[in-house]
Amino acid sequence: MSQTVDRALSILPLLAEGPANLEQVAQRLGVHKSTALRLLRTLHEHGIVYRQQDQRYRLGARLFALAQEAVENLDIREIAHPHLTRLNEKCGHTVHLAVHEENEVLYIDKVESRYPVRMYSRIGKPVAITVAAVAKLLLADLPEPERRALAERLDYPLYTPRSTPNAAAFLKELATVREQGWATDLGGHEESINCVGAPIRGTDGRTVAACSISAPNVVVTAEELLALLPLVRRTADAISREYSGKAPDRP
Amino acid sequence: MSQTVDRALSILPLLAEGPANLEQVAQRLGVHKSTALRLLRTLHEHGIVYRQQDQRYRLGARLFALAQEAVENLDIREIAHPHLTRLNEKCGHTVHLAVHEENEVLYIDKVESRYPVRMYSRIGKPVAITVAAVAKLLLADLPEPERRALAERLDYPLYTPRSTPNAAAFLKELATVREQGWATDLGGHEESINCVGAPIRGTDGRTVAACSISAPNVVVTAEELLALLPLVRRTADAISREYSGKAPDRP
DNA sequence: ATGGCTGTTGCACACGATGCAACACACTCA
DNA sequence: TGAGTGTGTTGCATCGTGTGCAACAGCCAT
Repeated sequence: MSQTVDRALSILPLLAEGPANLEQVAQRLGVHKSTALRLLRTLHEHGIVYRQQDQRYRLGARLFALAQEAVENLDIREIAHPHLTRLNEKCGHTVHLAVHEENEVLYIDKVESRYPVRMYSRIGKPVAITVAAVAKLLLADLPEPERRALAERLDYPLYTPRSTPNAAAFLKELATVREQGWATDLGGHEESINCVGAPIRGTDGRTVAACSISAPNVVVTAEELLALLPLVRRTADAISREYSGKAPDRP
Repeated sequence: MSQTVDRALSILPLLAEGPANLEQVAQRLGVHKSTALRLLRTLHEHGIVYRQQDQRYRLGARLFALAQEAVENLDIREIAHPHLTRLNEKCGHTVHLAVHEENEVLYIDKVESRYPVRMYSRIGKPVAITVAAVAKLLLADLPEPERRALAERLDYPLYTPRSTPNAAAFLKELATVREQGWATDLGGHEESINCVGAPIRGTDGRTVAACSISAPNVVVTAEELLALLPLVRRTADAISREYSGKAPDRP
C-alpha cells in the first residue's frame, strides 16, 4: 500500500539470503542507487540492518532483540482463551490450559464444564505431574537428558491403580506422547475422570503450552472422550498458529 | 532519512511491548489514523505484523523468521556454540557470546545457568557497554583514536557504586584489559553479579567476539569465579583457533 | 433509536521520495 | 602517473505518493 515502505521491507528477505552491497540491493529492487541508499540508511538508523567493514549490508542482530522482546510479552493465555471458550461450547466439558514452569506444570486457564458434575481444579495450581495429560505433553518435549533427570527426581504417588508407577514407565509414556502428538489421562489421577490433550507450539516448534478437555465417566465414557481428540487437536493447532503469528485459518 | 519508512519502523519497537490497536499506534507515532493504517497495512502484507482477532496488531511470524536468519548468518556463533555448551557443562554458570556492532555490544548467544538463580539477559540485547566484561574486551581492541572518541561519547550510568564512573576511568580499564587479555565485571552492572570473560580473535589477531561466564555471588564468590578464568580463556582460545583456522576469505 | 468508539474510504494538496547527473574516492591497469 | 573502472555519495528539479481531513461504516452499549 505504501510504496516506500514496501520497497524498504523488500530489502529484508533479500539481505536474509546473505550480505549485499548497495548496487545489488538497488538492482534487485529495481530502483535507483540513491533510492536504495536512502532506504538502507533508514533501516540502518533503526538498527534493522548493519553495515559490515566491507560496506556491505546485512541484517542486524538488533532485529533479534525485537523479536525476542515480542515473544516474551506474548501472553498465551490471552490468545488461547477465545479458542478454549469455543472448544467448551462445542463439547461442553471442562477445558484446561497449562504451562511448564520451574519443574512444575501449572494450570493457567480453565473453562468450566457446562454439565453439573465438574472436576476440581484451580488456576495456578500445579497439576499431578506424573499422570496429567497436559504434563505429559509439556514434558515430552524436553531435551532427552533433562527429561530423564526430571523423571528420576519425581515422586510417583499411586493416586489410583492406573497411575504411572515409576520413572521407567513415565519415560516410556512420554516417548509415546512425543510420537503421537497427543496425550491422555484415563483415570490416572481420579478413578472416574478422563482427559485428552494436545500440544500448543511456538514458532520454533517447541511445545509452549498444552490444552486438554476433562470429563468424569459418569458423563461420557473414555471412548466417547477420545472421539473428541480431533477437536482438541484442531483447537491446539489454531492457538499455535495464532501464537506464532501466522495467518489465522478462516473457513 | 525517509520519513515514511522511519515512521513504519518506529511501529516495531512499539508493538514489541505488546499488542496495540490502530489508534494507539497513530497516537504514539504522532500521525493521523489513516496514515498509521496504511503503514500497518504495508507491514501486514509483508508479514511483519499480524492482526489478531480483536483487531489489535502485534509482531508477526515473518519478523521472527528474519530475526532467526539474522543470527544464524553470524558464523562465529555457529562455531562457538558447542564450545560454549561445553564450558557451561564444566562450570554450570551462564555463558555469553557477544560481538561489537554499530557502537553497541550485543549478546548473540547464551547458554543458561544450570543453577536455579539465573541472571537476566537476552540474545540480541545491547549490553551495558561501560561495565560488561565482554564490552571491555571488544572495545579494548579498537584503534586508539576510535576508542577515545567512543569513550568520550558514551554515558556512564552508575548502575552500582562499582560502575565505571567516566571516560577516563573507562579508557584506563580498557588499557588494563588490553594488556592482560581478559576482563571482569565485579558488580558493576548488578551489585550481586560477577562476570569474567576472554577475547576471541580472528586470523589477523583482532578481537571479533568475546565470551564470558556470569554468576550471582550467592552461588559463587568473586574469587571462586576468578579461579575459572583459565577455563574461560582456554575456551576462547579454542574458538579462536577454530574460527581463524578454517576462515574462508569471504568475497 | 441514539450516542460513543472504533476502523475504513475518497479526495485534494503539498511535501517528500524519486531518478538523474555530477562528484568523490579507492583500485587496477598500462 | 594518468586514464579507466568500480564503488558509494550529494544536490537538485520534477512529479508521484504519502498525507491529513472529513465523511462514512460497523459495533456495542445505554
